[in-house]
Amino acid sequence: MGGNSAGRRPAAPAGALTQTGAMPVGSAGRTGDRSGTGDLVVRVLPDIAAVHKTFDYTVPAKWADQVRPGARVRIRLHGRPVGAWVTETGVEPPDGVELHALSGYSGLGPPPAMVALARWAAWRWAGPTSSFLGTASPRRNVARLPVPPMWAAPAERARPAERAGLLGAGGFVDALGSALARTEGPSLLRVPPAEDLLPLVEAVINRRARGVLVLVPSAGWADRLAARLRLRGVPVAADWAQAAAGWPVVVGSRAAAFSPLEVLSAVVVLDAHDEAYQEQRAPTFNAWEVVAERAHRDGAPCVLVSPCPSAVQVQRCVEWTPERSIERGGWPALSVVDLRVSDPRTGLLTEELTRFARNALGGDRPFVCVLNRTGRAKLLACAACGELARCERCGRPLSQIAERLVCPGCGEERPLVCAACGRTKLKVLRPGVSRLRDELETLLGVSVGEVAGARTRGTDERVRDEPVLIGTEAVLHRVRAAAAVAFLDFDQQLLAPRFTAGEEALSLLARAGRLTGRRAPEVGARARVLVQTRLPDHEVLDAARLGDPGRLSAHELTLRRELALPPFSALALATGPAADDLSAALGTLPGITAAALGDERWMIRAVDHQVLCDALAATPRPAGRLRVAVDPTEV
DNA sequence: CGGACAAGCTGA
DNA sequence: CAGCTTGTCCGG
Repeated sequence: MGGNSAGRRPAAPAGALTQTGAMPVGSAGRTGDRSGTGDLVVRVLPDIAAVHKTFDYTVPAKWADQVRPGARVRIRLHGRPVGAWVTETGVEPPDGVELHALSGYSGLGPPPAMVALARWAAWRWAGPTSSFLGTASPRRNVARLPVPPMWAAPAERARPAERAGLLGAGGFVDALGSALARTEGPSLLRVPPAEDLLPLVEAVINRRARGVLVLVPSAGWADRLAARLRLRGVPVAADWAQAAAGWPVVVGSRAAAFSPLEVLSAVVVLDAHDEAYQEQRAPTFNAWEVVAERAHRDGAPCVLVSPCPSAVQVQRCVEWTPERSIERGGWPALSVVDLRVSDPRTGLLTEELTRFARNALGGDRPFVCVLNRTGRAKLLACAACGELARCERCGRPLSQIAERLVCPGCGEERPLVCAACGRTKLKVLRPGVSRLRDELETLLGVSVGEVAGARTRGTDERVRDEPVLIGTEAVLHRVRAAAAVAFLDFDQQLLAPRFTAGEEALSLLARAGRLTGRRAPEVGARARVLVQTRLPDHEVLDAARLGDPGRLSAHELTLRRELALPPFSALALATGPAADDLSAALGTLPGITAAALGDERWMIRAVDHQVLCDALAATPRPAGRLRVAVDPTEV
């Protein structure tokens, strides 16, 4: 084998570093007639997605000081000029290979430890190492680093603010102290949605002084948080070069998980449950999982902060929860409208909604209506009593096939009968979406703005000043504050065809709570969040009503254990023409099962990521188009 | 990825 | 059998 590592990693334990022996260069017995035997030889990975192999090159003396692992270089490969990263130095090349010299030095790249982290991520998400090194690299070449500013964190005595507000209440200072003392794995602080998280971030920075990485879900949030910290005198890196140079604090979104800090002293992930941490394109890495691994490698604490952590996070972390009354007070008061018993002629514009909206109008904050129109899954409800047809085993909406009700998730079947009243006439619910804006305008007598647009792109773009806004859940990302928020048809969220539908639904309610602010302390104060549903007793609504997300986590974990879903298994979704071949090869391996979901769609399941990712790494990719998404949430 | 080369198909 | 397409291999 020599040291000639192939791009596809052999089965290796998670977190393993590459262990190619760095033997002394210049040992005797090698063929090839390079001038002298003391030449520096480096191994490089080309910046070409489809090339997974590494290659060895000699280093011209003028670049000898620059080429450390991570450095960006130019090579000629097959006669073509391409970019590449140095992955190892002091390499003993295999016999009989004529080495070429590097053709250029482009500039600084990710620190050496990031090369190992990129290899780990490539294993964990079954993607090319080069794509992670790309994420970890500067957009434009960086020749030299700036000199970081002198900065000392304020001494303990000079932090009176920490004893007030969030940190002063509910034992957060102690919980934070404990979380920062843990380096064995990620910790989780459950902080209700209405809390301002700046004091918490500042407290971490004050205790660590440097090497602090803060992740937030969106670029806009990152900009605002960085600006607030700078106003308070904290030097926050403004670009890749400053992060690499050792600025004390780096704030960023998903991609910042690969920010070039040499060594971490602490990581904080705000709103750690947010789906934005998950990259949608393959390799589908998740930023909080990347920084948890990274912190572990650096012996640093990793603190996830969330009002409604995911079941996977609850299972993975040591969790600190605030006192019940504190947490409950940080969730919005919730009003639930049971659509099964509301007047069918009013549709989604119920009397309760109208009253709720009128109460919210007149202030300087908008009234926000959320309607998930993307829900293509049609729902069946009893024509007589309005009960939704749901699977008794896994809770998902049933579809009608011939004269049977069938669960598309788990395959459970039952006759075409309402589970509540026993009648056999079911109707298809199809929310009338197009006219809703106009109807709302007529009903309320004020102008209603419609917010369209993808949820992921331009999420922080501001919207026009309208007293009422209506849109998909994207509307919750477009406003900074709201007088009240109404979810017109929450069943679309609760029953979305994803096993994470419940926790995502709760995260929407948390987001609404952040926009409207905390529950008013007076008894009988008006609700600020309204939910219309045919499932008023759903565990998501229970959790939100009580301001106790732990109830949902417990429920989710029980259900997922029964159904062998994450965190009690590891999944990968293979799609494309070559998916059949891949799943056929994987299905024969011990501990792996492959289930067909439809044409060219396969769900690969294993007991854990070690088994799943080892199998994916050990199985050669079949020819043809293929997408592998590790940790899919659909199905 | 993109070039090199080999094996397969077509036409007269 | 030239002339072309399609597939597989490989790069230091």
